[in-house]
Amino acid sequence: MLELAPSPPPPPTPSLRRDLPRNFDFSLLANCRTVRETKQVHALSLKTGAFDHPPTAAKLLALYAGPEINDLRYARSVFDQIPQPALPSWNVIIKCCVENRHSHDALCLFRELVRDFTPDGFTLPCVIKGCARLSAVEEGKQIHGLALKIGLGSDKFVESSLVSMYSKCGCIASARKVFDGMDDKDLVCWNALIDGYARCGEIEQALEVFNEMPERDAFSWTVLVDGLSKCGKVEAAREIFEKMPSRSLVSWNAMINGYMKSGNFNSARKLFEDMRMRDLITWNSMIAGYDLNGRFREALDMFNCLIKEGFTPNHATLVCALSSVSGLATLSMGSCIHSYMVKNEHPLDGVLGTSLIEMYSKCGSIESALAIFHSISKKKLGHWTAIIVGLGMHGMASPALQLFGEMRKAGIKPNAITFVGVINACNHAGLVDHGRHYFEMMEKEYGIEPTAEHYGCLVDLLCRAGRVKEAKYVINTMPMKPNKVMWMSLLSGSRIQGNQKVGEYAARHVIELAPETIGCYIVLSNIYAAAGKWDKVSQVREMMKKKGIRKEPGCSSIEHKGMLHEFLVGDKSHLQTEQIYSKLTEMRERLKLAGHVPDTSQVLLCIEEEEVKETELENHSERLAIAFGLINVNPGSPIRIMKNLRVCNDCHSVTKLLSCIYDREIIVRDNSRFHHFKSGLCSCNDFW
DNA sequence: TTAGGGTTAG
Repeated sequence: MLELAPSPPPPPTPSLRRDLPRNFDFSLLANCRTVRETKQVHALSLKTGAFDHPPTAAKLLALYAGPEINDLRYARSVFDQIPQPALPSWNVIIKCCVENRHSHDALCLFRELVRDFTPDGFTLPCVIKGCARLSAVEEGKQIHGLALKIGLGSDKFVESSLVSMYSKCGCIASARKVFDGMDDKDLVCWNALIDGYARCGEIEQALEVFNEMPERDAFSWTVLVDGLSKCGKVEAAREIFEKMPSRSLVSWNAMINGYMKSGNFNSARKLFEDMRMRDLITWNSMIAGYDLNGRFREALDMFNCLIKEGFTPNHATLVCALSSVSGLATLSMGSCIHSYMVKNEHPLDGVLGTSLIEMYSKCGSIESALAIFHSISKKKLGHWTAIIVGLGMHGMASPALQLFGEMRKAGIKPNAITFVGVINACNHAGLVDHGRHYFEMMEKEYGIEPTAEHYGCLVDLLCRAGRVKEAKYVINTMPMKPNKVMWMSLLSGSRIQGNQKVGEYAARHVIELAPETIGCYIVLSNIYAAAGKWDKVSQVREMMKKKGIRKEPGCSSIEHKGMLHEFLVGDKSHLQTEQIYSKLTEMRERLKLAGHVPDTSQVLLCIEEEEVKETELENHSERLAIAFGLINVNPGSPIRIMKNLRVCNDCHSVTKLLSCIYDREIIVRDNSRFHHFKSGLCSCNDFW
């Protein structure tokens, strides 16, 4: 008989469970309330070896991830140091990722988790919420399948999160199916369904479900208020808001947000002022709303008030504030926010890094934008795109294209916006063939279908180079209807080439699409004037008069000592007006000595006499801003100006001369790009 | 010894 060999004793499993060291008091953890306290106990746990005791590490993780501290970075670093985390610790870190908008990380963690564990009823709602945040409906469906497989298909927490996930992903029918199959319908799933109907604009259905509910609490009313205002029915939302039996802070916030998004700033402001208590979301809704609607100054005023009232801005606040700074080009305000971010250790490896790069390039400091870009170790697509767009705006095509090459080498796949940046960079430098090359690369190598914006770039690229016939061919053969911008490009291109026929053709289309476009009449009349067709010039003038079209007043601004100074054409409202106008006189004399002859060809046609035209040029808003800068900005510092319109030819040559005469760097942001004037030259090489 | 779903900003 064959004797079986006795099975060898199992190898000793290395025990992870260590006893708590005597010199560490576990109850310390129970008393931690702040990050500071938690960090102290954390340090002690590392020093005494208590961190190796799994309950200690788990508790530390829960503290960092919990609602009071909620610091994903610390939570993640603790989690990563736990050798074999138990399922609850996985659940904690996954939830923390989702709450902090790192749902992609949450899904990656989940994939790791299922290798060793069967997820439980705590895990699934968190990952399903993560899918909802990412609109990852396919992944959501897979997890739905998994839930059914492991017997969690009728867990009411899982079911509610599925209703919510399908609703948020626009699959309202699937949401309804899960809802209808639920045995135990509590308030949460009813609310999720109302939210779902409201989100897809099915207001009637949302109201029907609301009325069918066995009971309603404040939460359900808020869902409805938010849903209605998000569908643009802000007045209906207000009616519900007024009818609510009790209003929570969230309902006030939802109402304010609804008003702000619809541009009803007064009503929002009124509610904001009537509130007894405000939280950071209240402030963020106001700031985001102003920023979104181009009311940058009000957004920044709000931001300053928020700081004054002792609130701590978060990631969302900073993103909006930086965007408004970019809108106004107030560099010193932007630098202040940047310093604040550094001091408070806000990481730049996400959207904030992108916002900062964008802010510095839009405020004219491409050097700072580059410095931020290079300081980010894990560069993501957004960072690359922001710097490429920024360099393009500053006319720095070759570094932009070089970085684009580096980005591709690093294995980062450009998206449609990156290509807009790349082609635009070519536009501003006149690199026609490069631009075409990248336009083709987009579809061939990356399968990105060009949008109207890309075609617009291509048309602009060809037109600026005077290749009007090719541009016209593109317009006539592209798969979408040409828009106003493309026709305007073609019109400008025709002027460069002196092609009256194509010019008239393009102008006709602009007038058809947007008859209020002032630039169209001006360029057209310039084409006629250049050909000496004065009767046509007066016809255009008559047409403008009849349509009551007026020129948008030129406005230039300059920031000095934290204040924004704005100048309109011929403005005399500034406190330093007297000094500014005597500076203008001095500038005129020095320009004359330098041999400057005013180029009056672009002055609006209604002005007849040469002398009046010249005066009009001299009072252009950017000249007033330059005069202000020469008086007030420290010698040696660049003068930074922002203008709402395109810089005119005469101002362009004058600014070049002034940079030489006064030995000053002058940086001008116009409505499409930057000009760096230095030693008599401009970075755009007179190509803009 | 740790933990779950529904509303407000981004």
